[in-house]
Amino acid sequence: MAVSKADEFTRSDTWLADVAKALSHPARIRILKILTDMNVCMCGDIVEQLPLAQATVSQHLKELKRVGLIQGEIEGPKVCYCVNNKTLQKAKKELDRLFSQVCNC
Amino acid sequence: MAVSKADEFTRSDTWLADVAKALSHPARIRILKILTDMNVCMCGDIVEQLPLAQATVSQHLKELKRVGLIQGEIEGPKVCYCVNNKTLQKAKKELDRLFSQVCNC
DNA sequence: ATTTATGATCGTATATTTACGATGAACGAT
DNA sequence: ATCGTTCATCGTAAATATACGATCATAAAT
Repeated sequence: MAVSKADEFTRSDTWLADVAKALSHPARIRILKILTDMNVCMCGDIVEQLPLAQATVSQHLKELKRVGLIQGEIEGPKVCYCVNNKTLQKAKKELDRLFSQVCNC
Repeated sequence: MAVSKADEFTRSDTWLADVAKALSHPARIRILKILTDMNVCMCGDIVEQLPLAQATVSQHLKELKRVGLIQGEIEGPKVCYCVNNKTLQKAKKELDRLFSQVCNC
């Protein structure tokens, strides 16, 4: 962001912008879909399905976790990731609210 | 983005990510709301309502224009901005589709 | 205890984003 | 023709984002 003035905006707008940022890379959109489609959801499974290195996928997972769209649970040496319905629902609700304000939808 | 591999994702995911990127700053969310609320929609009006310099607001407007969420029409020395309902509708539709895939909403 | 598998983190290079002052371009008014 | 208004663009600084190889940490298995 660089010298961000994000603080001078409302909490609501900042949160929505933050969620949008988490969705602002195709890899992260794919990851959400992959986590939904698969029963098992280890990082390695995701890496296999993306044209990205493990370290990069891990970074994208971290970004999705940051805003709470997904969560990871440690299971031995593995980490089982899954989407966080609660946050996704809130995100959908807030996005709906935004669009109802700015769009004749 | 840096050494982006965005090309290796689907057009649909890339477009949605791009829209999300346009929404990923609170100033741009505010701008969409301001454009909806006001009848007149000159750049200067927006600058007045944001804690940002004119050059910065102009940059944010450019980003929103890039993905087609808004459009600007030159009226003499002024530029009249307004939201683009067509693109907003498409964005809402695609976001709804994403959430219906990844969330129990 | 060593090895293996898994995934996070570190370090790093490059690109992009954000922000602003300064300048430029276009138009209306004088 | 000059001036004022409006807004885009340029130049630039600093912060973030993206990507990857290498390494570290953890836990199961041998």
